[in-house]
Amino acid sequence: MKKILVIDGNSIINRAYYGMRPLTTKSGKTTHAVLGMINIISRQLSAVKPDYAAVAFDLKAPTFRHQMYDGYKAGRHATPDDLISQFPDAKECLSLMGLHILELEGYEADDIQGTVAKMAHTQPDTEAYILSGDRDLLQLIDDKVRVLLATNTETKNMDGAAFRDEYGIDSSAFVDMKALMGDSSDNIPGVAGVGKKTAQTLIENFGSLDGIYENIDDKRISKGVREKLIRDKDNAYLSKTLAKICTEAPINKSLADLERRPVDTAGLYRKFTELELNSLIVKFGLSASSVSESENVSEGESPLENTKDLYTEATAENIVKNVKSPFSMEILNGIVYISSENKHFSYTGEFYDINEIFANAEIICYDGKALYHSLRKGGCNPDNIKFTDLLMYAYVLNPGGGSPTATTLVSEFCGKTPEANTPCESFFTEVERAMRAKTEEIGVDKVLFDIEIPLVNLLSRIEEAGFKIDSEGMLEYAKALDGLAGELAGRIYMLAGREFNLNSPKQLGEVLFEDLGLPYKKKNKSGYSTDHQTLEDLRPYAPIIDDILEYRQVTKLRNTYAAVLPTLVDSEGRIHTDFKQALTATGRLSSAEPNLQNIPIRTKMGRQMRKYFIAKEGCSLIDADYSQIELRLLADISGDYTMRESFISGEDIHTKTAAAVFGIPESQVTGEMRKSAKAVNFGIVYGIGGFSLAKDIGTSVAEATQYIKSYKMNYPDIDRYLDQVVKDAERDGYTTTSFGRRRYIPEITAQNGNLRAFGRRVAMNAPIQGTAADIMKLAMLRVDEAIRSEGLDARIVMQVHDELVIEVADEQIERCRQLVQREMENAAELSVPLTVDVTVGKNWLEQE
DNA sequence: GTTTTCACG
DNA sequence: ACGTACGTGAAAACC
Repeated sequence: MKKILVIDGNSIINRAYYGMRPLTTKSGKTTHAVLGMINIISRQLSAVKPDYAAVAFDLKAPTFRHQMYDGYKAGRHATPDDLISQFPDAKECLSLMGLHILELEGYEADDIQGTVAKMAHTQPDTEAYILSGDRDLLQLIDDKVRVLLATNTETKNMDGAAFRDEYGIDSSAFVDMKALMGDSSDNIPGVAGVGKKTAQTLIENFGSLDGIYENIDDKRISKGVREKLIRDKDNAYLSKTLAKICTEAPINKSLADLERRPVDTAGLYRKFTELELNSLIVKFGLSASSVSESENVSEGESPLENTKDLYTEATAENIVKNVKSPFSMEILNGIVYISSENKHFSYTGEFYDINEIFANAEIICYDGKALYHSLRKGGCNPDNIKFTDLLMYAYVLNPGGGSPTATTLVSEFCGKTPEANTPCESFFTEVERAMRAKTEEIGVDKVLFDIEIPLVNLLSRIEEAGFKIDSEGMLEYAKALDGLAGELAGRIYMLAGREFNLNSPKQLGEVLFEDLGLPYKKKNKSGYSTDHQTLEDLRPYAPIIDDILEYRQVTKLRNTYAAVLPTLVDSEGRIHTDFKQALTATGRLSSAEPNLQNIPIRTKMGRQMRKYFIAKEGCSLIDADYSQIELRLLADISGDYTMRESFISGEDIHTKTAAAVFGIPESQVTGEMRKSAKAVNFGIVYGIGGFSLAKDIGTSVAEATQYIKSYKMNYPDIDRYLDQVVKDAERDGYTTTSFGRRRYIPEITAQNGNLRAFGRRVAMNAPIQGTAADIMKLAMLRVDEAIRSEGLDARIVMQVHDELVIEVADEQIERCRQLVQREMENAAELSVPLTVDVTVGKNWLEQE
């Protein structure tokens, strides 16, 4: 099968421009639209692997069909200058990537795409993919043409079936539907008074515009709608012409002309270098050597010397004699690379043999936690080393930016591009200088030097300590769960009348909604939704539902926890997580392989799992968690008088909120009301809307909206604060925590309304969640420091966002308990009490 | 590799 | 008219 990929250049570049944080070259030229566009397109190129590829652009000249505007084009905004200026660069890059650029006087990009896509029909065994963010293109879908619809977060592969699923009509009727509904943003009038619902029903019944007017007297058309249809008949047909994309534009190209060309690596390297898009150089695997000799690099950077030739293979003796602190260090494929001043060594021996150089050394590295692990494993004590971790620099500079590799940092911060898979620590000193200047410039140096960098060593020790589990107990529990799952499955198959794969949502959906004929509400792209909420709603209809819900819970517990964790223990029966310190956009840690931050607690059955998380012989577990830290921070940061008073007086905050929101005395607050108030308190930090709150607490949207309104009336400063934080984020493009940690929110200026709304919710949440994360990290450092200076036999074994678990020798429980509470409560000074609940037990479940 | 579901704060 | 709460990780099915 041959494949054609035809790309909506205008739509994609606009999406990239508005969806990303602005980026400029040193000389001030904006480049992020080019970057974003290439990222989107290259992803699809590797997914589709087209044989033919073209990118269509609009020419500026106005056309007869003045619509198809994706929200960003004429009628609303003029294209900004710094986007216009990126078009030539974008086209040049795309061309160098082997794609054909198509533009045509008097025709829009859509028409060109339609024309190229339909070429699939002139050729046997050929299909076309259209890449666009514009839903109007969906009308081109047929059996040989599909649309890759770029939305906020993903690219949806829409073929005929997917279209029918989403719209309930055939793609061929899309234009007819639009002709009825109209589209104000595209200046398509439609039929006045007919919206989506009516249009859809009409199309479902009659198939097309013609079908409707041929059956205008049909009794399925209500009187009112009939009048509207007759009155606006001309408009309807005009709208159809306006909405229809032309598929016969005179582009004067055959399919063979659009064959994908090889990538011009030398040209692309030059162009990316010019645009300072170093991440793309890395992504495309380009390097100076891709520029051929004859072409020579005239100005700018010299091509990088082959770093392999830089290094002297050194003995331990040699290293000890020549390496002086500070030095840079990197481990690649088991080889240690060290650069100090202008000397570069590679070393394949044991760490233990070069122990001396680590005493009180100053080391610049990338991913210090991994290095701590290697050094300890290799017999060195790295606790007195002063580590500087470039990964942490990168994280505080842009926590949402993923983890750039060491090579990426080198190219970003010293403009040199080492070849992939070669050591680059010889540049670390220079990189560190540049990055430190940047952290100071934007004020994230405190978070970096007071929190993240010291935390690297602590996390490495927590990971190495591990959490002891009772493997036998857990495996027994797994067995019991297994038996229960078998029983439940048997009952379910009996009730269903047949056996099927219970773990397949697809098959389960078929059984429930087709075999058993239960009423369904939600659908997802591959069938019926069978998620928890859906099943919960179905409980009254059939006893099978209870069994399915229980089966789900039981198998989840077994397959994710009980049967898995015991396979991960070391010789001491302990399991070791990997804390990702540079992953979350807010500043929290995350835990992986295994994730010990999501051990069940909310249900009775799940909670039992915690019984098998234990303290070692002669020790106990102290569990200390911050009480409502996020809500307290909201009270503190917003300065809201009422909420602060609630916390200061130490009363139950949810009951207080319920009384305030419902306008009744606290004594009259019912359990149900408190529950709703709690949901509002939680939701408000996330920028909740009435719709979601209603879903959460099971009321009407109107009622939920009223609660939110009343909440904001009662806590006016919270309302004002949330408003302000959004405004600040719109102005600055980022939010900050109380400790200066930033989160960039490019979405907040997006043209796309949903994306922008998402940005606003993120802006409301990030400072609160992020400040809580900062405080917890400081608390961990304080607790660890206090344990060590008091010489206690105790260690932190887990952190779960607002909770710390400490393993302590039985005879030191009381001292340690007080220490932990003191250090956590004093980790930050707020205008409300910061309280910590501490419990002790032999396992994670039975705590008192 | 992506989708769906579900575990946690 | 559209979509609908923030931040995560893992297992299993399915493509």
